[in-house]
This record gives sequence, structure tokens and C-alpha cells, in this order.
Amino acid sequence: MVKKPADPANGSAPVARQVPMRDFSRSLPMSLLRAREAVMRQFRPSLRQHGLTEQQWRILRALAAIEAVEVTELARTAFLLGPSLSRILRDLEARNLIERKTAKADQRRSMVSISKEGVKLMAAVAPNSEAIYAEITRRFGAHKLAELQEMLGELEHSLAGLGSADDTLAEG
Amino acid sequence: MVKKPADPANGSAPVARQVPMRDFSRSLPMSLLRAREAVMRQFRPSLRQHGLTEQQWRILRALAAIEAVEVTELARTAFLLGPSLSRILRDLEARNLIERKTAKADQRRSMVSISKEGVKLMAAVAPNSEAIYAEITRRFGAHKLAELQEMLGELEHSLAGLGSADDTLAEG
DNA sequence: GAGAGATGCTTAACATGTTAAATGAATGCG
DNA sequence: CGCATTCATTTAACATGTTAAGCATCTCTC
Repeated sequence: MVKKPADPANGSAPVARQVPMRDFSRSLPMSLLRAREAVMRQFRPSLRQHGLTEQQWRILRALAAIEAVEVTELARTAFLLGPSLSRILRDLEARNLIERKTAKADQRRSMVSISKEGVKLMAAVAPNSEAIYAEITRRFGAHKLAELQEMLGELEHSLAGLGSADDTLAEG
Repeated sequence: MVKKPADPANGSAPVARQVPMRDFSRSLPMSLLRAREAVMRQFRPSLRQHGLTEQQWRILRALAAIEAVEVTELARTAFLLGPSLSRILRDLEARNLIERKTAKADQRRSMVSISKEGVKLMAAVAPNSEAIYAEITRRFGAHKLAELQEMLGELEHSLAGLGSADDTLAEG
């Protein structure tokens, strides 16, 4: 089952290599994507057993650390866009894992907090998560892990304030 | 607009801190997610102007380097799951950016290749992408960028062969 | 060479990412 | 006060992530 090296007399397209670019698989976005997937692959099965998605878990974790937050701030904390968060909160509320009540001062704002049931669920999941994280740290090395996160933070920082406005960088 | 430090007489939930975990925002998955988002934010506007999503662009790039590939191998190369790829190929084919034909030897396999139009589109987008990548490299530093990718690769490697089977790591 | 199982791809169903528009409530200004 | 504007959140619409199921086709074995 070895592929033939080429076959220019194909009829369709000896098209390749006409658009020179970096090796695709070594681009920074791909490296980041693959690395993150490798990490998340470790957590997903455990979360799944508790009926939680990665994003739902992010929200519960964010909520566990505080009394209550506005939706907008929660979106920033959990790194989710408003519409995604809106849907997820609807579902989490239906499952009684969170509670919502509109703020007194400003009727537009909605204060979100984790429920008693939510806390129980977190208590059930957290040990697994911590164990998995510990294993990842052990395999990769605690020092290197800290170094990596440092670099990721710097990368983020060095790109801050670039893609905000509609610069004339595209479509000549 | 400063949040009150606490308000235990709230009625709902002085729930916080009952489930001790790492600081959420400093977890490895979050760091990777934020870093990748910071990078992709730079590319999306340019791609969007050409009516391409990030994933569609990945596929075209992967196809530009070869004559033709089977769908399964393309999925591996572009790091997409089968179902996602299937849908995207359907759309790209409808836009005449790719071509498909079933393999002679094995009727199950479908060989995918980029079309002439696809090549033209790539030629239009590639310069922008390269310019953006160059700017990112300039800002973050070429050396650090290489170092980062090296570490990401190591992370991936160190986690290879962990989350494959359904270990008894979860739900006691 | 016929049926059991494996393989390659697609479809289905549900959850999220992403952008635009809608809704409802606060704010500013005449 | 009346109304346009702004703001917080939700809804809508489309694309993708993710798992499971479906459908051909191929392979292997008897």
C-alpha cells in the first residue's frame, strides 16, 4: 500500500508546490492546537463520566472561587464568548448546577453563582482532575511546565493589541 | 464599579472555596487556549476576507503540498476529525476549490486534491498569512518561537499513549 | 465464494465557536 | 419627560468539535 511518488499524467492537477509556504504541520497554531488536544484528551473521559463538557467544567471552576459574578465577567474568566456562555448557563441552570438572579441595582445584569449541587459535583470531579494534572506534570516535568506557561504568557502578551482594529493587513 | 469583597448575608451561597483547586486561569489547558486564540486572532480577519475559515485554510494548505490524499490521511494532516472534514470537503467541493475522485483500486477510498481555483485562492491568501506570521515571529522573537515549539512538541510526546484506553482513573 | 468482520467515509445528533442582530434596561441630552 | 444611545444579555444562523451510528466496500477465513 505504498503511494506512488507522483503521476503527472493524471489529467487533474500537477498542482502541488505552486504556492510556497512554511511546512504546514510546524506552524505555531498547529503546534498549539496539537499540544492542547494532547492535554485535553487526558481530561475529557473523566469529565464525560460526570456528564460535563470541558467548557461546563471551566464555568463551574470559575464559579467555585467566588460568591457570584456577572455573565460578562464570567465570560472573560472562563474565556468563552457571550453566546456560548449564554447557552451553557441555560443548560447548567436546568441541571440545577448554578443559580441566577438579576442584580437589584441594574436589571440588565444577571448574577451567577454555583449551587449546592454544583459544589457536590465539583467535589466529585476535582480529585480526578488533580490527579491527571499531577501525572501530566510528572511526565513533562514541573520545571519545564512552568517554563512553558511562562512562554505562553509572553506570547500572548507580545500579541496584545495587534488584531483589534481592522488594519489594512489583508486583501492588499 | 468595584466588587464588594464579600457579602455572606446574601441568602444564596457562601459556597466559594469549598473545593480547593489550582488557580483556574493558570491551568495548562487555559494557557494553551489563550495563546492559540491570541495567535489565531491575527489570521482570522485575513482569511475571512477570502471567505475561508481557519479549518478550510488548513485543508487547502495541506492539499497544496501534494498531488492527492485519501480523506483519512488528510484528516490526520490537517488535524481534523473525520466528520468535520467530511462536511468541509463537501463545501469546498461545492465551491470548486477541491476535487474528488474515488480510487480505482479501492472504491471506498476517495482521493482529494486541490483544484486550479483552489491554487489561485491560496496564492491570493498566502502572502498575507506569511506577513502576519513574520510579524508574530518578529514580536515574539524567532529564537523563543523555536524554543516554544520545541517544548510544545515535547509536551505532546510526553503525553503520547496515556489517554488512549479507558483507564480506571475516574469515577472510582 | 459466501458470510463475518474490518475499513473508509458519511450522516446524525448534540455542544460549542463565531458573528450579527434582537431584546430589554439603563443613561444622557434636549 | 421623551427619545436616541449605550450597555448586558440573549437569540439566530452557520461552521466546527465530538461521539455514535449508518453504509458501502474490502478482506479473511472456511
